[in-house]
Amino acid sequence: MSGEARSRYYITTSIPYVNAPPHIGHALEMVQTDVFARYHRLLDIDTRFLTGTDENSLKNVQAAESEGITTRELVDRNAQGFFDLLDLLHVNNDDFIRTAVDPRHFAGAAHFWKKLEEKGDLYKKSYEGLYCVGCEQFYTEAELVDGLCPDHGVRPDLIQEENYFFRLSSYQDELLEFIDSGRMRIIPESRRNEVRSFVAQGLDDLSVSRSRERARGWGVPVPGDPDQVMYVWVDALANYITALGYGQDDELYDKFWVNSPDRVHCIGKGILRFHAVYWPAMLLSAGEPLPTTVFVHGYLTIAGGKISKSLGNTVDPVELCASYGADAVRYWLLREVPATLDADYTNDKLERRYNADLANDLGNLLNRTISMVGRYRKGMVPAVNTTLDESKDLKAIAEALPDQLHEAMGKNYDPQAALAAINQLVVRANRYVEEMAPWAVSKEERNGDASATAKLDETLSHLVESLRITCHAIRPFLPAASHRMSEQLGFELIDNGWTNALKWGAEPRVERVEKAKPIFPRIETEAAVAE
RNA sequence: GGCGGUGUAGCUCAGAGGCAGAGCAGGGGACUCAUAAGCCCUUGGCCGCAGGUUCGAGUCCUGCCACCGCCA
Repeated sequence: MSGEARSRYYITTSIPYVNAPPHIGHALEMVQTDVFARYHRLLDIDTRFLTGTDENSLKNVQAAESEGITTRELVDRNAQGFFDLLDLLHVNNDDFIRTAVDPRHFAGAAHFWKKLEEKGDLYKKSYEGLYCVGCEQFYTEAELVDGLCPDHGVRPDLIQEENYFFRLSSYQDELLEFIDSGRMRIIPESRRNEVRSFVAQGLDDLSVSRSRERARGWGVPVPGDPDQVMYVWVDALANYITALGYGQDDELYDKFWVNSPDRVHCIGKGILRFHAVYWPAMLLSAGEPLPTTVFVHGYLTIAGGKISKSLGNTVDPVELCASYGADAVRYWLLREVPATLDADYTNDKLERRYNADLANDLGNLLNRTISMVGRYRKGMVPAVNTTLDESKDLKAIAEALPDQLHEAMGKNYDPQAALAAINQLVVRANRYVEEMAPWAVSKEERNGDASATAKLDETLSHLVESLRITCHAIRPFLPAASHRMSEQLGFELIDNGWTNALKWGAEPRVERVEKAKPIFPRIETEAAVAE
């Protein structure tokens, strides 16, 4: 370890409402964030990955009432579902915050509020508006469809009460500067443009509290005003810093927020404005640094339809993991879903993608290679140079991979491109097997052809080396499969030196392989989960 | 209503003045190391519609249609 401080990387998921169990869209965000976090950890960057649950919503109060249980009971039960899903998906988060339960969150949110107040950005005003509890936001008449909430199709409540307002309107110019300069990067560009035009046409002040009465006492109390609780979005957004001990533990907060070169929020397109306008404006008011990157993913549909509990077409990610395993689910989410666009899920698509890329291409390549090394060389992997044209071609593809990986992941936040690049190497290696036809060369060798020995050695060593690199390359995406691969290739994955391990010929080389056993068994039957 | 995006093979998409492409799915073949996988060959096209510019238009221009996003 060098004496110099390692670079840092802080990434968060959005924190979902817990009024219902998690669906596959939550799984997408968890897995995407996990992959970015794992990638940066493997680069030896000091990484912190936060996720959690948003529990202070009025929705939860209402859901609990309709179930006849306390709000606390409801959020406890449902938060557990999100917590458990992380493990099932092999998501390696460092922290999990619950906004209705964690004392650090209440303390931090109160501190944040006081900062806005000290800045003079909060004022009280009587307000009347149409409020959709499902959305937790006010609508104007014009925004409604036939008088109903466009998202939920329910009639919004007419609310009149005194609320605190935040002077969002003061921050238009500063926000534009952050967006235009790229100091706050919004991915993809189309979302950045949306935010920009929204900010550019002028901002209204924002209602940031609710009457305690209407909130049934649920939520984070407004400091110094027992009749009001914070608007759920204010405390929810603050989770990204309260989890770091904002206002209480300066060391962690300074390390991963103030002094981290990357502060990344991974969110869905529906909550872009909260993350790229309201949250940064409040941070400006509080005098704290803004996120450096807001990564916006799309939505998943199920068999062509919107995910909807009432339609009964939710795909339970817990069931998916049980049916297919975390690797298959992760692979589909990362390889087939364009990171920032919508995509449609069906079991058939997952099965096809899994069979084609993982079982047939990668799994079979590993299996046939290890089998041949066992059969022709008793498991010992020869160490030889690259002399044949086919080998040179294979090696060139493998040597191009690290740059493609870094371009896709570090720069473009594009796991799909990264996995496509890895698959290119696998496909080339399978073709290499056919070109070299080791079974035929082995026959020549047995017939006493001396040149055949060198050719077979080179073939097997180049296949194993390609697989060793592939094994490392898939680590952020498919950690469990990477581990299984490394076992069969006879080496141990370690936490450091990943960048070097991706290079052709990196030490330690694979000297002896273990027994071949399929790491991605083909899916032969269609599990009827989404049909 | 305003701004923006998309429309190309059954499916997912690339191509942005010069012979219409890739992957998957479908069909055929040779092979045997392998998970009946892999490899090779191959069927499949009103490039949304109509007009225009050009020697030449998925590509540029105009209009229209459809879908999507953001805003009102």
